[in-house]
Amino acid sequence: MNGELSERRRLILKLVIQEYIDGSVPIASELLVRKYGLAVSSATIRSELAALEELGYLTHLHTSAGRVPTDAGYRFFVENLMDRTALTLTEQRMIRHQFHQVRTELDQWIQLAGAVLARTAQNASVVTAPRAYQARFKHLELISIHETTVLLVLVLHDGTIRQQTIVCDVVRPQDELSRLAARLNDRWADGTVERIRDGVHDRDVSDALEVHVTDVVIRSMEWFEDQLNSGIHSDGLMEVLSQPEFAKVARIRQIVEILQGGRGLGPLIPRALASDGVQVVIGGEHGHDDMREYSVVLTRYGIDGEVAGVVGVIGPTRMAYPRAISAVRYIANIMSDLLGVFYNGENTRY
Amino acid sequence: MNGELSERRRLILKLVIQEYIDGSVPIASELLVRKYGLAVSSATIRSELAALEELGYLTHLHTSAGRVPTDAGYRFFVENLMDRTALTLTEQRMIRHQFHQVRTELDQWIQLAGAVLARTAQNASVVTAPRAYQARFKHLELISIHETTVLLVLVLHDGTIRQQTIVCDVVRPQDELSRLAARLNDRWADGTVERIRDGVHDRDVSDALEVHVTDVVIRSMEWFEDQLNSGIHSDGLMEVLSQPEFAKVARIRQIVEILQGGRGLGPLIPRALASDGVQVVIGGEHGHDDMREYSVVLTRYGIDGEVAGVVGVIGPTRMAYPRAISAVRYIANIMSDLLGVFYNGENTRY
DNA sequence: GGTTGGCACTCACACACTGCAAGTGCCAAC
DNA sequence: GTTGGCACTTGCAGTGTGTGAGTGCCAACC
Repeated sequence: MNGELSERRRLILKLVIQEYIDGSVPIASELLVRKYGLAVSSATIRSELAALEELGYLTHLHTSAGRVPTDAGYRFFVENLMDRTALTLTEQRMIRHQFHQVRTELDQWIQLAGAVLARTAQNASVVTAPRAYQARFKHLELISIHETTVLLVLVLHDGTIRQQTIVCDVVRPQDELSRLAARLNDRWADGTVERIRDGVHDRDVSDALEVHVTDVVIRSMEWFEDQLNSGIHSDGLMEVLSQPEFAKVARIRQIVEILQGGRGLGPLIPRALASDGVQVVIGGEHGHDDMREYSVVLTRYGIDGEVAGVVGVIGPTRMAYPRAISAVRYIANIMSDLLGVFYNGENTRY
Repeated sequence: MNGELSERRRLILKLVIQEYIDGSVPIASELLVRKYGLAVSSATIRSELAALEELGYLTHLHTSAGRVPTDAGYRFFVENLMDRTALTLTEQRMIRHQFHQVRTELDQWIQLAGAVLARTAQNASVVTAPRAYQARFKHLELISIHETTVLLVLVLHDGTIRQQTIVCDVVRPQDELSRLAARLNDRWADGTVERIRDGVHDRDVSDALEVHVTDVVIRSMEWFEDQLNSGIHSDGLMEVLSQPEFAKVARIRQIVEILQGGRGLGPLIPRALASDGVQVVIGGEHGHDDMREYSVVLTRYGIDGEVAGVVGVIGPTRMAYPRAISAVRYIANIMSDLLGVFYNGENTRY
């Protein structure tokens, strides 16, 4: 995959792709010679370009148009050619600063990660909330809202919070609710759904509210486990629309649909959760027709064996891969660190 | 505002606007005569149209184009001409059914309201979460997550939940945390920010964690009151893009920016919160240049004096006002009912 | 064999031109 | 006040054309 190409061809391919990525205009032989002061004439470049086209790395739309990378070309670029850059220190500092300012709230991390990623990579971003691999009960609280209305707040082991309202048949004073909550917290501490479910059969519960609470908790936890792949937050529609690919209305509709519906994006999440490192899926590699003109750069973040989520960038195949990859990697590290604080209480103190 | 126009002119204006709303094509005199079998000739209609144009209710883009309503025309239509329809019973039943299925979770109501509204009115929708007029403390919980890491869950009177992580300098066992939480819950029950803030000065608190928790709670509640107008959820981008107005890319950008940034939308929320009934703001009436080509139909929902939010529809000025208004009104009623259950424990039981 | 200049060839794109269809505005007649 | 007739305006779709960018090929050269 590597020795196949002569040094010169590798260089030319790299230049073509880099130029195309930042100009979005098909690249001509003439331009390469002029702009990079190559020591050969444009005719030579033309024959090299023709060879690269023969190998499947480039195409052109019509005879008199410059070259454009194919999916295979981008793939080769990502794998073998591109410079592995990082974000500048200034950028890193600015990003860290922003995260520092919202340090305490999980939802805001997610939102911020999406916003920063979109701005940094100039494309749309995708973020899923960190999820434990398995729902584990942490805490529940029953709060009397108004006479027979009770608010159930369920905290899971990974910090997920779910709220539900329950309407009782009789008025329950707050201290009765608190006692029930304390009993259940004690009984279910760190329990999985299975354990809680099994516990129901082992004892004979007569209190209607307790039965109902148990039911709601079990259903919430089951629902949680079902939803592991969903809940994709996306941001940066405006940023991705600034890419020249979206000069046509049909194209805009397409990306909006992908981002909102999550169609075509869904299958990538479990894959990213299951792999290490940054995943890059380019155009046709999706095997999904709607995604043929889009690339996705995704990676997992979180704490091994405990909790994980996914952050990524989506945009046209003509994407600034080096930058997208470093941005995604950097944000994923930040998110992992933040979760580390949450889980293990490292670093920061008040 | 009403007696100014002859019966015939009112009819013609109404027909023009209705036709234009559902066809989005400028309306010709000929068409009106043919389609509605009017008893006069097209020349007569033409002179009436010219008169309506003179009065400022219609325009045309060039000599040989049909008539198009002006903002004033739409305004007159909404105020005096349109049929006050309601959603069909079938639609109402379907919508109620959907809400019934997610009855227990607040976030889902909001999301569903947005989705339903967008689909029903074929435009973008705007929903804000229900907020109490003033933040009132309801309950807080301190949960030991891991050694020195503590999760603070704050429940406000209107059901809003905020979570924050706190890192202590020393390890705090759960039962110590629970005792502290119980003490604070007792002390702050139903308190406003002012009361909590004043309480701080009245006593001498030495425990570092207690100081920190107090600080976080106060800041959260202040932040909450600051944020009353923000937190605008929007949905239905896809629906609004299906309107023919968005055949041009520039126009799409505009609506995306309005929906995401909330620019131009912000000022409307407090206005809607402060008024009764459905508010309709048409095009230039916004007094905001970016909004000159958009109309917004908004209304408050909630419980008087307790808690309120806003639901609405936004789309091009050529909007199906009767339908948008009835959809908004219907959804607002449903949301109010749901909140009623939450606050007063009416209706439903398990 | 690789490299080069020269040149014919191919398209996309911008531009102007044209004819057509849709509608209006006006007017004289009723 | 209403009507038919007619001139006039304008958008729009279709067509033709010139231009510029860039390739592919080839014969000559090193």
